[in-house]
Amino acid sequence: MKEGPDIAQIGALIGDPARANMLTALMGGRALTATELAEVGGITLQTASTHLSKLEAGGLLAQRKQGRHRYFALADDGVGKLLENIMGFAATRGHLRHRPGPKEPALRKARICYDHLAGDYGVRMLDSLIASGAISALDDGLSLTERGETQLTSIGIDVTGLRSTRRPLCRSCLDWSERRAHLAGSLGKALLSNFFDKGWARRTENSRSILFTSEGERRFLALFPIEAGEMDRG
Amino acid sequence: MKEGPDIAQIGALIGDPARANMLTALMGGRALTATELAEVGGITLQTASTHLSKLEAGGLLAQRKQGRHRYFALADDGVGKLLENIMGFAATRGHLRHRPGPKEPALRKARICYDHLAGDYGVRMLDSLIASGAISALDDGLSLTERGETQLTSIGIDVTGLRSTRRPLCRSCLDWSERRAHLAGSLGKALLSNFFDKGWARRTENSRSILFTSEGERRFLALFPIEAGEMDRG
DNA sequence: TTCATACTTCGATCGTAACCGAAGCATCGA
DNA sequence: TCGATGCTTCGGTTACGATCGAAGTATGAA
Repeated sequence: MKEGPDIAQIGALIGDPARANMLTALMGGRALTATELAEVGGITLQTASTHLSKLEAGGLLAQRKQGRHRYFALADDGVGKLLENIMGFAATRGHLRHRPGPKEPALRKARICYDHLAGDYGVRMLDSLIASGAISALDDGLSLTERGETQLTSIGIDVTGLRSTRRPLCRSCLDWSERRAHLAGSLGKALLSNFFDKGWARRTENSRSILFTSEGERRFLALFPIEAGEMDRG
Repeated sequence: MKEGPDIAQIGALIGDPARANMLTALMGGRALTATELAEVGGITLQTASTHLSKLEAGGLLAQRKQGRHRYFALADDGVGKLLENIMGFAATRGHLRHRPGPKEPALRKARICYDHLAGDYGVRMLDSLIASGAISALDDGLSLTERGETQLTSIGIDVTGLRSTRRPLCRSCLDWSERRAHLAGSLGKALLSNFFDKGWARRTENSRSILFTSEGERRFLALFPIEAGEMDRG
């Protein structure tokens, strides 16, 4: 009976609403202090502290002391990947947190998914990259083509540099709002950074949603066009 | 704050030890009755019944009435995939259920992972298929080559039939014991069925481990050889 | 030093959910 | 029709863990 890894432990860690809120907030990619996390969890600092030590002991979080602050972040992108996975699953089963506030549409349009672009725009970007032959989609997984390498290098992505890292270049990640894949992996991360660097978009303070400038949006849509007849997919 | 899918709900569902045990048992792929699941969960039938309704309401399980029995199974292979994912993660964080009984080595050697082969043998099989050029591994994902299609058809796999199903042919799945990928997807399932059909191996009653006959083991190892110098990977 | 801020630890309370005994319902075989 | 089996529902108990107030520790600023 007692076989294999214990899924109950991490299930329980993620299963508490306060902890889940904190983890979701940390999916934004930046490190947050205990006080900030207490806020997003809707609990006092003491309680948050207890939760955070549990999450750290469980290997989900890593902390970094900086002066009298303690910054918490997801332990590594394995954790991000896991949470994305669960989110994707939760979305397919209709487990939505029922407070669809005004930010919900913005979140569906474009948001950060740990370190890459997700939402309508994320899905569109991947679709377009596949349609243009920059990325080829196989049974399960994505691969950058030579043509794609040329194209992305021309817009300022250091593809050869990315290739030298351990992290996979292309990964697909199921988008919970669109229920279709968007691009993750080091390439996904680099593309989003590229948009930030160019001033096309910026993060929001208290949300995972990404705001495009009107100019940035125009350029983004021009760079990743959707072919006619492709609108009805999915 | 209240953004996106609720990971807490499924976290909580998986987070209870009794439920986690039942789900793990169902990873074996076959449907089990409420009574059997109560047994593996180490709880009474009443309690199990409550748990099972929660899991069903949460979309993790599906039940099928058959006479006065009620068979429970994972709702679909999305659930299996999710659980595998969490197991893989749990294994990397050292969350092992500490009762490494006598079955543990058998489990590491060969076990069923929802519907396909996992463990040392599962990893070996994929390695061998990649080495022989039957499957090509890309940044993230696997793809069956023409050569592979020929090879697998010759041992009795209906590849064209599998292609017609909705389910992806090749998927990689992180093996928690080996910490490397093995083959999932409809092809992974078909291969394991093939071994069963040929009498090379069989399932065990109360465990996810797979027992090879000595003849079956010999043939399996011959069919999926490991090239010299490849032993030290991983 | 002294005070303020950021956080942790302690101790106690409280709510929820896991749990089981008992009773109820459904299906099957005789 | 009757009893046996498989499972669910009900009711009450219990235990665990989330929660917070209060006190304690660490860092920085004055």
